[in-house]
Amino acid sequence: MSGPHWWRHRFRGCGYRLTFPRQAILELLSKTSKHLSAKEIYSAVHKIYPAIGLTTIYRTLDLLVQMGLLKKFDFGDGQSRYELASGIKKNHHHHLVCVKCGKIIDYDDFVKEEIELVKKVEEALSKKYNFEIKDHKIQFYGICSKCK
Amino acid sequence: MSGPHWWRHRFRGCGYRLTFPRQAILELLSKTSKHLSAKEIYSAVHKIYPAIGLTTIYRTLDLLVQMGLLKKFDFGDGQSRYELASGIKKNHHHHLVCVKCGKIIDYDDFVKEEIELVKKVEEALSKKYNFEIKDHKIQFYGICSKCK
DNA sequence: TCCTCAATTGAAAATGATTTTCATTACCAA
DNA sequence: TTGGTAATGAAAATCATTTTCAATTGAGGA
Ligand SMILES: [Mn+2]
Ligand SMILES: [Mn+2]
Ligand SMILES: [Zn+2]
Ligand SMILES: [Zn+2]
Repeated sequence: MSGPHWWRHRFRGCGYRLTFPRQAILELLSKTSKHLSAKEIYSAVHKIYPAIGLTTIYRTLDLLVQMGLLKKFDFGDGQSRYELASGIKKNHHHHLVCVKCGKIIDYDDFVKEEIELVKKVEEALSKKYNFEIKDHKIQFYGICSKCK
Repeated sequence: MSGPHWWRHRFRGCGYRLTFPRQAILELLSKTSKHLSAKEIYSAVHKIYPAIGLTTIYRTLDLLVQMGLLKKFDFGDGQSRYELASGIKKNHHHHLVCVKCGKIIDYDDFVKEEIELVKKVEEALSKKYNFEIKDHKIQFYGICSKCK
C-alpha cells in the first residue's frame, strides 16, 4: 500500500496526475518518522529537485490531506506539520508534545481501550447531536525526559 | 471562583496588575460559551472600551493562558480560539468540530471513562518515556446535523 | 492624598506562514 | 506526436501574530 505504482493508481482514481514533485514529497514522507513542516519538506525535496517551489509544496500537501494520504497537525509551534496517514505505513497513534522543546513522541499503547472508548463516544454523539464522526485527534502535553 | 475580586487576588499573587482591559476580556469570556478568536474578542471589548488595541488583546490572552485561566485551541480555521479553563466555569470537556461549517460542540459525556483511560495512559507514558503529562486535548472531527 | 516607577498599553511597523495570481510548463489520452 | 488541461513556480498579496517604542497608569510607600 505504497510506492509509485499504488500512488499513480490512487491519483488517477481521483482524476489527478502523478507528477515528480508529488512523488518526491510522498517518497520523503514515506521514509521519515518525523512530523515535518512545509518548509522542512521544501528543504529536503529541494536537494533532489532544486526547481521545486514552496507554493507547490503547500498545494501538494493540501491535496494529499484532502485525498486522505496525509494528516495535518498543529502542535502549537506556529506551523502545520504533516505525516503519512495511519494505515499507509504507521498504525493509528497519538502524540506526546513537550511544551518546552517541542519534541513529539508517537504513542500507540492502549489503542484497544482507546478505540473502544472512541466507539462508545461516537455512538452516543451521533445519537445526541446527530453528528457524524469521521476522525479524532488525541494529544498529550507535558515535559519530556530531557527537559525535566 | 470568578469575578473581579478573585481575579485581582489571582493577578496580585502572580505579581501582575488587574487592569481594565484584562478585566473586560475576562468578563467577556465568563459570559460566553463560544470559543472566541482574538479578533472577535477585540470587537466585543471594543464596544465597551473603544481605546483598546488588538495588541493588548493578544498580550492579555497569552498572559491568561500562561496563568492557567484560559485554554487556547486550534480548530483549523487559521486562528487561535480561547475559552475559560475547566473548573473556572465549565467542566472538563472536549470538542466536536464540523469540518464543513466549523461549528464547535462542547461535549462532556463519558468523562469518567475517559479520565480513567487518560490516567492509565499517563502512568504508562511516564514510565515508558519518562514524560511528565500536564494536559491533554481530545477532538472529534465530522459533519454536524445541519451540514449533512 | 500624592509620588514614583515599573508594569502595562496602543499605534505602527515587522514578521512569518500560507494563499493568490498569472504566465509558463508538462502530463497523458487520443 | 500532439492538444488540451492540470500542474507548476515566481512574485505579490493576505492575514494572524509579534515586536518596538514612546506614552500611560496602577498601586505601594511617603
Ligand atoms: Mn505521529
Ligand atoms: Mn469548549
Ligand atoms: Zn522537551
Ligand atoms: Zn456543520
